[in-house]
Amino acid sequence: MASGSYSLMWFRKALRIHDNPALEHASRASSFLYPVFVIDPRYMDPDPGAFSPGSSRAGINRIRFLLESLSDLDSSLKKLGSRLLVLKGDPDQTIIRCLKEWNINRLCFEYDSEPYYQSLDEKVKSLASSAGVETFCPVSHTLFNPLEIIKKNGGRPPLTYQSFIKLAEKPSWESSELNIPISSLPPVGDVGSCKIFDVPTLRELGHSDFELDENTPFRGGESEGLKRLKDVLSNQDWVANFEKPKGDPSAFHKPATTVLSPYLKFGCLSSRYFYQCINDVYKDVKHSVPPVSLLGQLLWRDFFYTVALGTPNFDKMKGNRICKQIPWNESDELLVAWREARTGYPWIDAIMVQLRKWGWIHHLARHCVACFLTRGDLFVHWEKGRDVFERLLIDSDWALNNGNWLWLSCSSFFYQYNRIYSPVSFGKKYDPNGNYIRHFLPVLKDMPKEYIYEPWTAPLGVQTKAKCIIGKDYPKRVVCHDSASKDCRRKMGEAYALNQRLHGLVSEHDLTNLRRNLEEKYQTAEMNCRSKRQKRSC
DNA sequence: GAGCCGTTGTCATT
DNA sequence: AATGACAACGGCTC
Repeated sequence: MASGSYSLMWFRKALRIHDNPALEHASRASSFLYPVFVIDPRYMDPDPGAFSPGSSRAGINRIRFLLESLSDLDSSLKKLGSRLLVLKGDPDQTIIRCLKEWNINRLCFEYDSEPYYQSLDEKVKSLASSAGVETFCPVSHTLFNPLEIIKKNGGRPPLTYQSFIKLAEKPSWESSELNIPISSLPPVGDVGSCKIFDVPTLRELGHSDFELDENTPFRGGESEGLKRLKDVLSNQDWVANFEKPKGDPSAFHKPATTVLSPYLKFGCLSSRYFYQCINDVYKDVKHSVPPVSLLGQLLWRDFFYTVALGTPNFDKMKGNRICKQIPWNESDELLVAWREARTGYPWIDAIMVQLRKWGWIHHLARHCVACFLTRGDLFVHWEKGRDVFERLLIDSDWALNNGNWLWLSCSSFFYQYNRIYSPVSFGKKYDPNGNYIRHFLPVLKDMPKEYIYEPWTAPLGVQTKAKCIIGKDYPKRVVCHDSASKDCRRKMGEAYALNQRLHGLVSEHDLTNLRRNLEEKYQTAEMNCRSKRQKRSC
């Protein structure tokens, strides 16, 4: 053993023991194994200036989910004779310092295709290699290697799901045994002068003033993720017949989807292991197929990872070659109303409350509020909505979040901007009584079901009896959906025409001009509607 | 250049 | 529950 390697396993995602190739490699023929997680203060320290409790980058629910995942990882490592070494500081400097301090000759971490990690890992790898440290960075976060798919497609990512499926074919590891139990790990060596922490609590990080009335019901960690997976798999009929668009977005006591996304996001659950489990259920049973099936959802994830990696400025409108250039509103007033659940549309506001409290909302609920903010009603820039989701979601994932905002705003992938979700009727068809609204917007809990989706239409007597006066206890609508959505359709039409005319090469100047034109044309319409509504005092 | 396809719209009608 | 009108998009294949 004395001649074995000194290995450092750097955890970022892949917060798991099962199907973790980097961890397996790091523990093979090692005298000592140092399992490390670096807490970046920018990600974890409180930021009182942010619009919700949490750090400058993440809301409180996701920080908590991460801490729970780290605790669980630490206890799993301890069962195998090891432990998690938590350090604080700039990730690259901290890792480089550890390599020197501990005489590491092998550095292992999971490949990550996000831009943040692409540049961080480049730096760390080059410093490691100049110090003579071997690095091992396997692809294990996704089913496929996104770089290989892009290469196979001639250097550009496939832009449709079907072309992605054709290119991807079957994963190389499909019939390998991925979840081999580990019985023990090499010991952790001397840590020298490096300051090692236990996994901190939220309070130890300085987060103390977060609301306690209702937080996310989802606990982080590999153990929780595997337990949840087991629960999902125990209902084989449900797994086999799953069809994504058929789920009920208003179900919250028992969500209509798996809620495995936060576990996949942090790598508490291996997407590859999940894939194999689903395939096991599919064997000899009639089952749904991609894109709507459960397996299809994992393929969507890989699809977005691939497009995101192969598209410069994927997370922006400007300089993004697959993104339609659209003259979104520049006012922040409507954005804030949406973000703070004050649009006056109970279905939209209830979803935004659930997002803030739980850090998780159903996929179709995400569609409703994203469509409403952008092309459906408010015409606010998708990047601003993206930022809100990125902060508040416990499962927020760079590629998926940006990809879905591009999709829902009809900026890329999906272009049928006439299909707009109604902020009234969409929710009503699943939950006619408005139980979802009553739970997340208790101010409306006594509103009769006839009015709960459109409380501004309730007679004053009804509002009084329900102890909810519109304009006082609950806000008036920020826009009238009928006219606002019609304006949005026309604006999208004009923006699309401009993009087509200029072959996508729309300059800042072109966009400003169009914005000015559209404002002149449509401001009057919405103003008229607003004053009409004021006369009706709704 | 035409034709087909696209994970998940709404509303009215049957 | 299923259908068609609404009004009609871009990407891909041929």
